[in-house]
Amino acid sequence: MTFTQNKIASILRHSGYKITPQRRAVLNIISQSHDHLTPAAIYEKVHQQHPRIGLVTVYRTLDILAELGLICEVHSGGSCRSYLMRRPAEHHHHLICSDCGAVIDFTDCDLSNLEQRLAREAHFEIKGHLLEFTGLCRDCRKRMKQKKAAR
Amino acid sequence: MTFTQNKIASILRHSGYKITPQRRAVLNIISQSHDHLTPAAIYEKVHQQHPRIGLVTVYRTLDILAELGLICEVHSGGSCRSYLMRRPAEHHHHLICSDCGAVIDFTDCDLSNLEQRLAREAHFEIKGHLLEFTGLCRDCRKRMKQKKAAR
DNA sequence: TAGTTAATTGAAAATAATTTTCATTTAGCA
DNA sequence: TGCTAAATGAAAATTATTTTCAATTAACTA
Repeated sequence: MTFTQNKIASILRHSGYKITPQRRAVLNIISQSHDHLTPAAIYEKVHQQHPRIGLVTVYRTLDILAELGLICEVHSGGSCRSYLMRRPAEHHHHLICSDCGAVIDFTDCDLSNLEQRLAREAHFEIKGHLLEFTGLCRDCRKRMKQKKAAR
Repeated sequence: MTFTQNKIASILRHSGYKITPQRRAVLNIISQSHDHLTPAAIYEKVHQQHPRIGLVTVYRTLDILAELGLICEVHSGGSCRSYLMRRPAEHHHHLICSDCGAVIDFTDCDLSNLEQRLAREAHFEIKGHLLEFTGLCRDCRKRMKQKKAAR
């Protein structure tokens, strides 16, 4: 479950941004996909529905949405930058299949112990973290097994 | 401490790659820096010492070194892609200062519990993970405090 | 509800990042 | 030393991202 349209609109408005059809469209595409999408992929999908929208607008919208924490940037999956809808549960991370790119969220990472230790040892004030696991998802594992068996 | 030159040469050779002066130069630059360097920054430094080396070669070398695990890719620090020497301790991660870009390594992340849980719950075969903390390093914290005090 | 204005948009151009191609050179083995 | 596959550099091609600017529009105000 993602933020409701209303909630998102309210967050945008509160931060001084306007609610435009273009921004709605980008949000819709991202929230409808369970995958992470590159800016180009988002543009392509949005463009099908609203041919007049430009790639620049997609980039600008992604920047804003990411800044507000409504979507999140993913890095591991091959391409350098792609986006996912942010689930409302505060803190969460991703499991990314290195084969098919599927993304699974998980919530409780419990890095607080580690964080505290690092803060103490390195004299760092820790603000955030990026945690992504990569591996093979259930389907790809199955597929690989079948391939192996077929040989 | 990083891998010795010999160790690195041996790893390269074993993987069927030749030891060229260009590759040495790239490795030297990365191992001499305690910071993460973008491909462009690496090129610039290498180029000062060996003006005949091309940016393309730097890219190609980075790909190989990263593939072999001799250097690692960092993502958080503003620019999308930058590289650091891989320290020999098997498993390690980074603390990245979001202000000055300083990178501090740490080793024991102990994510194995989490990994096992995720593997079980999501039916994933976990191969690796990307863990980076971002925050303010000791120096930047100090600097900020001074700034605040000055106001 | 119309008028106003600052924010937003799209198109084009500019810039930056990365990859490909291909002729030439070279590391490392026989 | 000679051979060969791998590596290199230069240029061009491709891809990704940002900037600029005139035209449009969301949302507030009267």
